[in-house]
Amino acid sequence: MPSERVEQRREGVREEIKQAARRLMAEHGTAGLSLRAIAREINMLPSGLYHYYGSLDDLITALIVDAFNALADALEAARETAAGPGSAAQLTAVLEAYRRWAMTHPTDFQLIYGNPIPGYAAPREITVPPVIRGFSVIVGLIENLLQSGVLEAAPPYDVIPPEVEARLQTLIERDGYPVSARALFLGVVGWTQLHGIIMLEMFNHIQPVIGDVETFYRAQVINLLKTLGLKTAI
Amino acid sequence: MPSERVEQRREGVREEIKQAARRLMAEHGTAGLSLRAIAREINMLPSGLYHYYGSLDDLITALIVDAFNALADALEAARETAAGPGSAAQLTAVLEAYRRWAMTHPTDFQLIYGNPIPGYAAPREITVPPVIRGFSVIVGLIENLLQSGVLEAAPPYDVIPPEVEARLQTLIERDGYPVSARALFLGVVGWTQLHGIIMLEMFNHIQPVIGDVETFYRAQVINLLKTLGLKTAI
DNA sequence: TCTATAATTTGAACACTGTTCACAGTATAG
DNA sequence: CTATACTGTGAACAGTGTTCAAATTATAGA
Repeated sequence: MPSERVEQRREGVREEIKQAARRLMAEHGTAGLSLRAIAREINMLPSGLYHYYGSLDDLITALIVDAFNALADALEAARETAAGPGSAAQLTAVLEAYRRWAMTHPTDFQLIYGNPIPGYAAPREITVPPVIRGFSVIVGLIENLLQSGVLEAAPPYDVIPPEVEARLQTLIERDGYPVSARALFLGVVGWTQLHGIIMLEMFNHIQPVIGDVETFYRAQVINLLKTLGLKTAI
Repeated sequence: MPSERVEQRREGVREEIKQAARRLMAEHGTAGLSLRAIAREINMLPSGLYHYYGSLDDLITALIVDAFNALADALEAARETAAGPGSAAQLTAVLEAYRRWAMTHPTDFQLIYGNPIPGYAAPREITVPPVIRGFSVIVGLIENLLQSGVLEAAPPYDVIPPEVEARLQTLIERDGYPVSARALFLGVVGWTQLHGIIMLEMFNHIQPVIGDVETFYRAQVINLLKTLGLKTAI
């Protein structure tokens, strides 16, 4: 029977552990994520950490959940500060925030969208919800644009492969998402396209070819919205 | 002064080491890449391996170069076996081979396009050439389609950001690539778009949403070529 | 306030990891 | 046949995640 007070302190130490972990990751990359190094950082013995996290994997999972939520926060913030609610500018702001967050938090991004720790596989039932949170920001804006008519799915993105549409429909009904299959589809299309650029930039595969990745990315965001069927200019 | 005969045997052992490494990776993921495990596998002491590879990183680099070349082989093979040289079907075949190779060689793919080993960073001067080899297959086909008029860059992909075009032009001249900046640009656009899908599929981020990733990917390949400005139907 | 109980920290141990180095054995070349 | 270069050995070092009993500390109830 853990009392209120005890539980609060436990949570405090857990936070301290995570902060030390993030500090080490920022310095030495995802390679710096060592249980013993964390213990050293906060003046504890390695074994002591096991009272707060069952294993290093559990700690990583906690960091991943935090990272997904931080990304979602960044996307939501971009949506709020962007000019004109319901405008396409809001969507471009969010899509650009996606890359900006990735580039300013490379280790966190690798943690969630790469496979940075050998032997570790994230438990989906824990990590999926915060993923949805971030993705919902994009899909929500697309849904708005579709409903206001600013966006009208244009060929070839106006047709959804039947197998895919069925799955999306199931997902929407099962989890009660307030969006259309169309918005979800366009969201996935956009997400995958831009994610590829970020992933290649992150590991330095595209910069040597394209040079200025930022301009390329911005251009691709606009090209994406145009091909998806945006009616207004950006 | 290493003689012919000696060098040949060295190369044989090096191959044996790499094969053991690939076997372990296939079984235990990139996590299985342990110098000591490899040594065990081929009945050697860990220290013995240092006569063939200066360090684990050197071995990883060798595996990466092999993987990039294997990927390039797969793309070239897809190009050769596809019906109708110079046709768009050839390009779709190659683009689909890209994903197929990734999915049938997940550890190799993670090795080259992720950052699977903590603390390891690939030396670009060694890894870039085989990257170019694979990429050239795609860009070469695009160049063909552009010249034969089957592909005519359509809005919005008919304009190249000036900063990007300048860089591409420099690259073409410096390395003597027999392609246009336009082909290179469209190649990068397509590459990044599809790479995003593969990357998200690899780490199981997209399958839960979209269900049948294969159909989604095939649809996106076709959508890509259409938006890039393909004149003929697929 | 004192005590019984729960929470926390300790320290040692185990089985791993990559890497270095002097040494012994083996094959090669002159 | 011998001197030399090559190859593998074995021990050691510093690091890793993890487990467990013991010791310490803090909490809660009387």
